[in-house]
Amino acid sequence: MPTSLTDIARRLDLSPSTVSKALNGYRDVSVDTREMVLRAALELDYQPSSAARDLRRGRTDRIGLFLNTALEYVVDYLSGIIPGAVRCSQECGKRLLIYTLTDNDPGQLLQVCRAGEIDGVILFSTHYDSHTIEALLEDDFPFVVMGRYIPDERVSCVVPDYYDGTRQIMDHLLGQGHRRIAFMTRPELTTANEARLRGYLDALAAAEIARDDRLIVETRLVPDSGVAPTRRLLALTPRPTAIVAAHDLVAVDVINTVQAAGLRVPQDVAVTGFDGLRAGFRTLPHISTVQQPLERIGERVVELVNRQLNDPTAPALQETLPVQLVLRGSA
Amino acid sequence: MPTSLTDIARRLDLSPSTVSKALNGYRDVSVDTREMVLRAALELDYQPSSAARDLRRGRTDRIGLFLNTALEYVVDYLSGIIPGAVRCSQECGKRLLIYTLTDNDPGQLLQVCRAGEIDGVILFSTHYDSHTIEALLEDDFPFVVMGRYIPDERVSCVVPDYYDGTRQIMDHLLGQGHRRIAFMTRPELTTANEARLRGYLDALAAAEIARDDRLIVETRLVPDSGVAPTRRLLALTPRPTAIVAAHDLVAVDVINTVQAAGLRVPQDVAVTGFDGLRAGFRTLPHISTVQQPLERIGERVVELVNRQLNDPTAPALQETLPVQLVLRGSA
DNA sequence: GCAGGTAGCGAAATCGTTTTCGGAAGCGCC
DNA sequence: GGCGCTTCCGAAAACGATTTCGCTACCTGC
Repeated sequence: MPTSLTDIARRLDLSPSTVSKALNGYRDVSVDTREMVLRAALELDYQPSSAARDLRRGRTDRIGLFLNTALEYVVDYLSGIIPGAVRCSQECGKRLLIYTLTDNDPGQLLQVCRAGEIDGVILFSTHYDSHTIEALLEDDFPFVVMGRYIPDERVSCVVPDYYDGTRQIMDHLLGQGHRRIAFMTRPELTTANEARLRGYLDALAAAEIARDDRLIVETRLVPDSGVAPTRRLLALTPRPTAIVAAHDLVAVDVINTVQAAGLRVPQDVAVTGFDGLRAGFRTLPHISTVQQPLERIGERVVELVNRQLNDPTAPALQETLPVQLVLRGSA
Repeated sequence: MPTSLTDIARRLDLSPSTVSKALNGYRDVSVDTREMVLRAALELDYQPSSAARDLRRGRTDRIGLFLNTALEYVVDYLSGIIPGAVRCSQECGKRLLIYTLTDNDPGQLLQVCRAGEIDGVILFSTHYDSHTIEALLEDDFPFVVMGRYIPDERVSCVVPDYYDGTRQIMDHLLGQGHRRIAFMTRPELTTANEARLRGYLDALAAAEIARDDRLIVETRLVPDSGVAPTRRLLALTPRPTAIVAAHDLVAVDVINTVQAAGLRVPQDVAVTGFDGLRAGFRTLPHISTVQQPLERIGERVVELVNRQLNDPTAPALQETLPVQLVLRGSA
């Protein structure tokens, strides 16, 4: 129903080839013809059919990113990533698309890739299952993993420096004289969580403070998940003077719980987060946290996909991006 | 590069037509042939080229939703909408896609629609500019507006009942004996904000309480936007005993500010939000708010798009969905 | 045996582009 | 005038699916 290239051709008594070339900036079209075509295209609100164009060119100039239904966490993170990713894909002449998965079924990701709806894909969050990665590798389909290190030299990934971030937090707290520092970890056995725990333990060791397992607690990323663990920590004697949360969202719970117990943040208990999400501004005081370079991650991840698109033989890159402690009041 | 339908045809010594028919459940294919084809398709990881299929069929079975870069607010709202929208689109045999706009340029929305990348589109947030709507109407392109009422009988929209929600809040507060109730509005002149303000004023009038303009303040949706207005409200004498925030995110600021001033929520100052976003769980006490039926909105919006797809002559529908006050502690 | 019906398959057109290739016209130059 | 070179344009072949239509067998019933 919308106007097609042949419509324009008929109207101007030209061949479709010429019209196409005029629109695509080929040099073997006279200036007059080109102008005629462009004017007609504008008048008719012509927009090339993406299906036809994609089919013929064998590519779509689209990059996909799949949203799983664990939106709780993902969405805050994404909103930090997106501006960088969008800007970068625009510069590369691509468009960034976000797909929604029904039932969290990673098979759909493969379907979309194999159907040629997108040229490349960004994997993150729960889409790391090794079967998907293996299949993408086998198909030679360009992809980059975001936020998690994959121990396979064939896969590109972009991760923040979890270890160093935790060391920065610990050095700050230790520098402030804290000696009883609680650490909240997460139950998943990921390289990220492992790196954070290692940062915590190494820092303690460097400061010659004995590890106290009562100060190491688990929290999950669901609402209020930080409340109960915090209460338990506050009940300890001696009470910890600082709590290193696994995540900003958890830190919000921690701060609220500490304050509800009649204690002051940071005077009585210092609290730190991780990631640097917007949630960190939703408490008073705001959360001192390790800021991930979210925009930069978004940029790099798209750049790496684009790199694979331009040169399929390029070796995979595994990048660790520096993070930075930002002190906003809670520690 | 991926296996195509003709690959399967050659391998089985069949014609492409037969293979296509076998895969699409046509009845003029023998059971044996069908099984052969299905097996081969599975073995070869066959996935039909979406470009070719879309081109031929003239539709994509995709519905688009555009993300503007005002992510701050949008993202929390979206994460509530998405589950319902995804479920419903799946039931309709469609897929929901989220597009990212560069530069917030609504022209891109029209481009995508005209290019036939999607069959229908959901408009929300800042994509309401009348030019876009006018163009979509002219193209007969299916679309539904979400979250804002558009005074045009040709456009379908789904909105929560802002007026009634505010009345519910006010009735609750008045019932608790509050007489000095502050109201936070937003600067944009939308039907939503107007409906809320009307709800506030009508409730006051019904309770025979005189309007006091010092109690009506403006807040915008940026971090900390609620802090300064709250301080001003708390400095009034007599102090308001309740604050009706324009939005959950603002209510978070309000609660934090009230508590930082050494006052208790809700005993000294009751606070209410609006929308029922996850942010409402990030304070202690949690926020009493007007819960929008987010999942339901997502569902209905997709259903209405689908309705237009199935019957292009169907009249537009303008739906107001009921909202519900949920008391979580802050009021 | 023959008409009519059905089951199973393939040929070919089609969707709207892009891109290669060749051809016609015009020009300059010897 | 002939040769080569540009400039501009069109014909036609793709891309990979869907869908219509017709054809061949075979079967059924008389």
